[in-house]
Amino acid sequence: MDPLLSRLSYLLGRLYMTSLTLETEALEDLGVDVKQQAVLTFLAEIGPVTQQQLGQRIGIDRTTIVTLVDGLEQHGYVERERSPHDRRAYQLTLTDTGRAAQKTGHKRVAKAERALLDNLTGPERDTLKRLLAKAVQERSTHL
Amino acid sequence: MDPLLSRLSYLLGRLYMTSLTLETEALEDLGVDVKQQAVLTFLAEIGPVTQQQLGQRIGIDRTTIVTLVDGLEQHGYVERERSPHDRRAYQLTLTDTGRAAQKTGHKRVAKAERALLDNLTGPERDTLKRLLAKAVQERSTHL
DNA sequence: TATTGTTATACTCTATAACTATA
DNA sequence: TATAGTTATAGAGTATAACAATA
Repeated sequence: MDPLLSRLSYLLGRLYMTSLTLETEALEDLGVDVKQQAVLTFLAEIGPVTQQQLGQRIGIDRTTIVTLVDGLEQHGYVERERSPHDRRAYQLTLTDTGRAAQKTGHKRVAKAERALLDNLTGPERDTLKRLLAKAVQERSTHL
Repeated sequence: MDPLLSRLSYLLGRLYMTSLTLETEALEDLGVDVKQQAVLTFLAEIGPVTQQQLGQRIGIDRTTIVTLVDGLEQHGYVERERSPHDRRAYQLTLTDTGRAAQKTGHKRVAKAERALLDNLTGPERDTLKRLLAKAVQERSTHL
């Protein structure tokens, strides 16, 4: 019936926008937005990095990283320390509070993801996620 | 390895942004953007509507519809006619040129979609699209 | 009084340019 | 000279407010 629902980009867009809304709400009282939660997760799993390295890895401009990290620092989730190798660069490290916030946030995001796909069965959710990952991952190796 | 690739919203966002880029490029020489192509398709399949009805159906603000339709009108794809029922409203109708452009655009978009998912097999593409549609459609019936 | 289309304004998000301190 | 972080500015995209014509 609705011609839009047969359009891949429309479907992706709708679901993406809804996921942003749900995740933003889920993270609200932690004082972080979706990108900031991604940064916390990145630091928790990969370890300390400079702002520049961080931006390159998660695809955010270095000028945008600044205010993003400002917020995390104000909440005491992250500390800026001068890199021992290069005094121009900041080494970003997760505090204990930041690590706890990351874990809580991670659970909240997982819950929001389930809510987003609450009309799919468990196996369907896994399939969807697997296919999305495959489409994105192989594409990035092409570059 | 990359923690971002396990995040649903990240996968959706990456694929969505790429789809917008590919489709925008594919439609470029027709003089329409992705939203304008959606409007042409809507008019081709549903028939004449007012700007207000159009905006409500495809989720675009009525103030944004104006410039969008301006572009379509300048290309001669769409005509604004006063509604016989309500002289405040414009009835949007597709011209012959507009109908031709819609068909060409539709093929281009389909090609862009295949390119976006060129690393998935045919059945995988169908499955992905079906699951996305299910997730979006059932969600919208919940509202 | 409410609604359609329109315009102007404001607001958000992001990209660009320029500055500083280091290298 | 080039780079990390920062700041200020400009741009795209979108939402809000107000207006004229009509209901």
